[in-house]
Amino acid sequence: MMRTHLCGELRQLDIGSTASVTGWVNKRREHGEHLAFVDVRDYSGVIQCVVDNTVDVRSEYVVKITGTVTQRPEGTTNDALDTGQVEITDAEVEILSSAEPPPFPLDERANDVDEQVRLKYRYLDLRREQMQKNLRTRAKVNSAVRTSMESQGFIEVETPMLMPTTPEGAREFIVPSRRRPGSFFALPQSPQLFKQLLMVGGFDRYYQIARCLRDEDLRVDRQYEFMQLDLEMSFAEVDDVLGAVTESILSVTEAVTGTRPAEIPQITWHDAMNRFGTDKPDVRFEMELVELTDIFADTGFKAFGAAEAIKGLRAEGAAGDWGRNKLDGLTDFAKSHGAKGLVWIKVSDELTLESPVAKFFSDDEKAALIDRFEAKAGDLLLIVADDWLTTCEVLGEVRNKLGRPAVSNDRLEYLWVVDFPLFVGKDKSTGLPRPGHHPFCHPHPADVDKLETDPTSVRAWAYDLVLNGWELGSGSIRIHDPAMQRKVFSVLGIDDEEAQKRFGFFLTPFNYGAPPHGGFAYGIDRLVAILAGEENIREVIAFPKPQSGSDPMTGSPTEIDEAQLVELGLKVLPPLD
RNA sequence: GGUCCCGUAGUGCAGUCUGGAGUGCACGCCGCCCUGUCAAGGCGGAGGUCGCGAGUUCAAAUCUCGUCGGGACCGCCA
Repeated sequence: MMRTHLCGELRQLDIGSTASVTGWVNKRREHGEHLAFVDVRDYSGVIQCVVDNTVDVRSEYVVKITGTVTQRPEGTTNDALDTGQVEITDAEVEILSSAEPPPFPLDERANDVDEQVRLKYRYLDLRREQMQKNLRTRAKVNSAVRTSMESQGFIEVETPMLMPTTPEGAREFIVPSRRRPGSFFALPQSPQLFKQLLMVGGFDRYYQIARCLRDEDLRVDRQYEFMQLDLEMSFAEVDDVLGAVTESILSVTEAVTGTRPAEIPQITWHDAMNRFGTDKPDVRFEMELVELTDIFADTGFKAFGAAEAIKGLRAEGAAGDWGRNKLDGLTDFAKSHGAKGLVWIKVSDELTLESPVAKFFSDDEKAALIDRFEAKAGDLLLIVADDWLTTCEVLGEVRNKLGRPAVSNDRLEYLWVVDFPLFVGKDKSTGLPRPGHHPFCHPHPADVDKLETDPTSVRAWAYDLVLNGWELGSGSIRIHDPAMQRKVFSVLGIDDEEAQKRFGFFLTPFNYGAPPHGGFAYGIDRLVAILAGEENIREVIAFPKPQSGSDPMTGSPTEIDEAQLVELGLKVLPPLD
């Protein structure tokens, strides 16, 4: 037997017993010819061992230490350690592996180390308490997801990683076929198509903790490959899906935090945009957009006169923090997000409005502004005038910039955003509407008659789950009726022939009796990151890739042998300029 | 494809604006001392392609240009 105890579990109850522990040397403290303290660490914690100083063990040596669990002498206990009341004495040390000094400190200070270095030696980084904690939180989430889904009658089904390319949506990773040179598989952006076919196949309720791959640029919250809880259910309406996902996410949260959050509130997409300027509102702080359009209905101020929508934000007491330079910067920020400009107003002690454009406002308009904003002395007011969507979106960005709290697990504010529009914007080249979610998303039945006449006003049976301003996931009720699918395709400018060519394998099954169904998927990495209080999903992934997409530990992606290329029928072209 | 920021010892940094010998600091590492420490302490030591390449200059970590690597964001992510 290698060990009798884990390092972190020894307590006063164990005093007197002989214990063997194994692990890494966390720290050695020398005190003379025949006394040294060696802290041994495993995943459970640290235990102090008293050894003869002639024993040559150094940081990160792997050791087995056998000795007597002993009460520490009075005055030498350590409350910072769970095991701080005891120590292992009369210790016999067996070196299982020696070790070179680690290239960076394996304690909290590693948080300041260049991430490239941490990733190059990820196997050392993973020894750190924080990474151990994060990945164990992740395991807990995965386990709780399975428990919750199983208890709700969902069954786990794996879907292929090798599938045909589907040109819609995210750029795909492509895998060459050896047996058919010149032909390629694609790795799934999501199991979307397969899970719907499982519904046609009669499985009723499916789930999978699925790996998804997208060849798009990486971000703090985006990796090439990421994990989703993917689910789909037959004979389900919007509320059924929301209910199942809510049950899942709340019980997962409870499993990690010990507390079950309150039921998740819902907001419509339109209200979310109108009040928070984004489809993923962070409702941990207020600062809602204020409607001003009516105030300036007959204004003489040209910049406002022609605008479809005028809205503002009140930054309470912020006037003093914003000098001219910072306000210019904020204006540039607003412009970079599509605004034509940003009007700022400081509210003075006498409730007069100080602003470069104040002279263009009538007294009535000024009074109405103060009234509408409920403005107080020292407030900073920010106003954008543009088309409705731009106005909302710009102020949404400004709102986040001004008030959004840091990533934190102190407060978890889940939010359902429902009634997304079926189409968002227009394709630049064709002028046709573009699907907001995906082209298999069911239109809201009340709006179906507007599909051809006013497509952009059609709502979808589509919904997002938001946590603290992060989009955790999205889903929809799908189209199960081929006639409805044709109708939506036709709005998108896809005729039968084109549809057959692009989605044939997926559409044919719907001619054989498809149940009404809908589903959802939420990102495990993002959920774990927030629950762990990390603002970067790389901190909750064992072996992530940096933003460059190249792995400093393995060196991937790598070139391949000429022979491999030949076998696959591939030829590498020089890079494009 | 674009914008901004970073690159000096194993790690984290100062030095760069205003050019003058790698003068450095902390941790780590190596050696010695040390019997109750726990970020132990004391003494000593080793450790540098200042990312790389050009240019300007009597002289470049420092200024200029280019390039590589990394990060945050925009585009992109149905």
